[in-house]
Amino acid sequence: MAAETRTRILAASEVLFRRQGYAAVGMKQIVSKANAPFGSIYHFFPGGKQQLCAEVVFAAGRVYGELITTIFDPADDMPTGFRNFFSGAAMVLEASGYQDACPIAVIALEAASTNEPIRQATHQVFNSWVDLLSKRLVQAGATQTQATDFAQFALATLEGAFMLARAARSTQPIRSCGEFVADAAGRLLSLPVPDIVDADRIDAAHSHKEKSG
Amino acid sequence: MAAETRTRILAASEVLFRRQGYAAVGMKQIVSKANAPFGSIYHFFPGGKQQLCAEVVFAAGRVYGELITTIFDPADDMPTGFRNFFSGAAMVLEASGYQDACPIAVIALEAASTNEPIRQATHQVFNSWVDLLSKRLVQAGATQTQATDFAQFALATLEGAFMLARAARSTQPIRSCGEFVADAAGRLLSLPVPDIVDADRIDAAHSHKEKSG
DNA sequence: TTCATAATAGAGCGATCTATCCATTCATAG
DNA sequence: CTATGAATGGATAGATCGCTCTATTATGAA
Repeated sequence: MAAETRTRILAASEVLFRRQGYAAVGMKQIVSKANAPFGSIYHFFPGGKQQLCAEVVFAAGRVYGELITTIFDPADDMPTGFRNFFSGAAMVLEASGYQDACPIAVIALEAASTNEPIRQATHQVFNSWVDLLSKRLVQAGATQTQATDFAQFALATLEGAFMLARAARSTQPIRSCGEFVADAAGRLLSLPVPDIVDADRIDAAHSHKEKSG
Repeated sequence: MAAETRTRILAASEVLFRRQGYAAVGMKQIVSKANAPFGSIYHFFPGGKQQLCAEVVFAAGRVYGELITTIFDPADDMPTGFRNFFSGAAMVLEASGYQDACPIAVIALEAASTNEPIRQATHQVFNSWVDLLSKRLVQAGATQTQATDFAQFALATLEGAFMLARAARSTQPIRSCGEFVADAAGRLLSLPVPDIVDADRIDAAHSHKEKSG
């Protein structure tokens, strides 16, 4: 009966933070949803709301990291993996009444400028997801740089699609964006970019830096 | 001295909601930042915090709609416009200490499941931005469907890039994602997709609907 | 059994929240 | 000038916030 309470508190917090964000969730609301005594929340999380939120972020990071494996492992290729990931996310979102999208997105935006420890936690989790995806892209033939950039792009597009989908109460943005990402993945992996284009990119980046610095 | 107070309250709210979200901002904090008397906030916004936030959302929608015009009008082509939009956003974000990204993103995520009027407001504003972009894409040669889908994809990627950039305190995700969007825009507009590929897409979409419906 | 510790249960603190209310001041129209 | 309504300046209500504190109960080792 002991550690289960801690788990219930964590699970309830995960749901509430995901749906409402950080500031809008109260400690009493958490213990109420968790069917836990109020005293237990500070017994198990002496760091208070901030510690609780940080643990939720890291836990969600692990769970969704495993989800990447679950979805991409059986996929025939990376584009199919991306397509399935986006359409799976769309199904979950719709089934939850447009509540359950990314578990840390609201937290990340809220905390970015106001809560440094939580900002760092979300940053670490985003990075871990990018790493997991980019390893698979490297295995599928991309260079390390290509893979990291593309994984980040795919994650960003998914997060933005979640935002538009929840605002619209429609899964259409997620499915549509999934197509764009899947197509781009197909091009990245099947058509290595000619050297001349890469050189142009590098020149452009350099001239940017010369201007700003 | 009259209507200026209302404007100051609106401007201060815009900054605070953008950086901290909805729930974390207090009415006292707003009047303090606006150098306005507390009584005035309910005089000008009898609907309270919710009305204030909704007006902020719509006002930001107009301002950023004009920004789209400002950035894309002088650009030689749509890919350049997207590139400039993303890199301009990166500069603003960095200059503000990674505080000022999308003015309604945090609000949209927070309100999506808890505040229906504000959810609808963010939905309308997102749609208005997609419309503005898609009109330009149609003018550049895309079909209406292509244009709407691509504009939505570009906006989603920007919003997600903002999220990753604020969490990382780096503009790299925005610049990198801007390249992906610009490249995709170039492909959309310069290489009309062969009919056979379009047919494949339509078939795939139909089979999707047959499965889910 | 005995004893220490883990966990539960909740009262209550000071602060803050949104919002209401009212007295006062100001600008302006007649 | 007076009269009127807009705007200001705050006190305050009533609820809730995160969190602390103490008391009690359950658990497991010696």
